[in-house]
Amino acid sequence: MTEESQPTGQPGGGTSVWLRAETGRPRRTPPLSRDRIVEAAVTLLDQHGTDGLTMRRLAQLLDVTSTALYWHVRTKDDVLDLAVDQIFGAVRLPAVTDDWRDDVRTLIRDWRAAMLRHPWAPGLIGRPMLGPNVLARTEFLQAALVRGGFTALELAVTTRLLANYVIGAAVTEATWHRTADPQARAAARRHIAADPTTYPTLDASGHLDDARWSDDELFRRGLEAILATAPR
Amino acid sequence: MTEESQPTGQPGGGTSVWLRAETGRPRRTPPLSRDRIVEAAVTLLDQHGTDGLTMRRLAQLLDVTSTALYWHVRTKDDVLDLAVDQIFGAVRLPAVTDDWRDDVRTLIRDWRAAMLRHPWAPGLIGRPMLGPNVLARTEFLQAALVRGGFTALELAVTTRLLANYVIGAAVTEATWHRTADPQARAAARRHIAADPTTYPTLDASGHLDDARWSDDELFRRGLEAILATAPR
DNA sequence: TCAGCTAACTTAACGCCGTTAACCTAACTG
DNA sequence: CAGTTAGGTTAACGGCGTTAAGTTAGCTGA
Repeated sequence: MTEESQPTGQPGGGTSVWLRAETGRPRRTPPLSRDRIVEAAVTLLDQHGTDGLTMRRLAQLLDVTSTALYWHVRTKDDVLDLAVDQIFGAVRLPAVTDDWRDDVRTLIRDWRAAMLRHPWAPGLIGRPMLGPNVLARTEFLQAALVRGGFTALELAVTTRLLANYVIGAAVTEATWHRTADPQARAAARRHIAADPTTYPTLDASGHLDDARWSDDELFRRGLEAILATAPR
Repeated sequence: MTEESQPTGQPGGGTSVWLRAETGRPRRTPPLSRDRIVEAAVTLLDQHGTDGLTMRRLAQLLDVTSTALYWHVRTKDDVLDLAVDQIFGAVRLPAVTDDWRDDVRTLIRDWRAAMLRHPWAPGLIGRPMLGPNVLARTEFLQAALVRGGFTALELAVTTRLLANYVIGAAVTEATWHRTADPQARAAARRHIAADPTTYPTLDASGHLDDARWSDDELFRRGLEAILATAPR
């Protein structure tokens, strides 16, 4: 009941802090909220990957029992859905320029970057992806394409083409990077090199050599190829 | 001993089947093997999805205790890796024609079809993808592109472009179909329609309308757009 | 001022999970 | 026919997501 009675938080109040002392247990850190849960979940996912996120660990990080989380969130899947949408919300939409292609480039580049910054995210895209932040990005993308003069059908095709490309890239690249295990990589390389009869092209093209071209470079060029198919 | 004393084949071979009768407990169904485990795993995954596959359920389906599985397989992740590679092995590589574009079309179309036939598969592509069956498909793809006259860099770019496109498409389409919950879809549609200020283009383009164009049609046209970027 | 209400937690418990360790036994081997 | 071992079994551990019931802090209205 000394002056530092409330360690981190500040309960509201009419009376002076010094007088209120401690009634019951001190008002904990900022009270639990959906946002704080999601924030902590992202932290945990960044640090320990998908398997590292459990309701108990999440609760522990928030200094709360695991069951308390269920007041703010219905299931663990909710937490995952919110976490995925969150990382898209963290990246601001680019400004609209007078070059629709540049707008698309920026959006797609940032989109990929956001997923690679949180390598657990691509693996979770097996979920609805209907959060407001994801929808906002799709709106931006389609608006840019409309400015580019796409017809309705071209619009639908290209939206999917771009979205699927960036999602696929994020999935495969994140997977590859997360496979820290160099043994598995080396084994696959050896598997190819040891059998040049069944894998002649892979062997010759150095398909699994990381060093030849960077992921960034390859992705960028693929994106340019898609943009080059535009109407005119 | 006798000619059928294979390692993985059926048990003992010296005496005639009819004479061996049943010593001890009856020789159960074909003895457990890695292949039978993978086969059962795919069955379970097809029926109940990713969450429906547990080591205990898998064992039960094979009429065995769950711990017996660990004799043939190191972890559950092994089972998942094998299951993913399996569904690619189940689809035969197309024959090589004299039109490399047709070869690519067939391969990519079958690839996508295989994943959509097993909607749990796209969500598991967050794993190495270095199995022999997957590698064989990549070999086929690159060989076709080489026949198309791609340079080394173009080869690398286009391989990734195609692979990422088909993976992304499978992920998003499988997700969408698995989201049987029409409430979530309707909610998203309403979310868009209710706020035409923030989603003007999505609203106008009917982005979430299933009925406008089929997934098959949109995918096919996207693939053609990619193929149209080929060297000459 | 204080009874009562309710939002926001805690404690306790359930059933299922992946995995390890120890044991058993049928079938093959020398 | 004794010994070895491949291919299982039984038992158990700790951790998981989730539910149900109990508790308390702080507000509301008389």
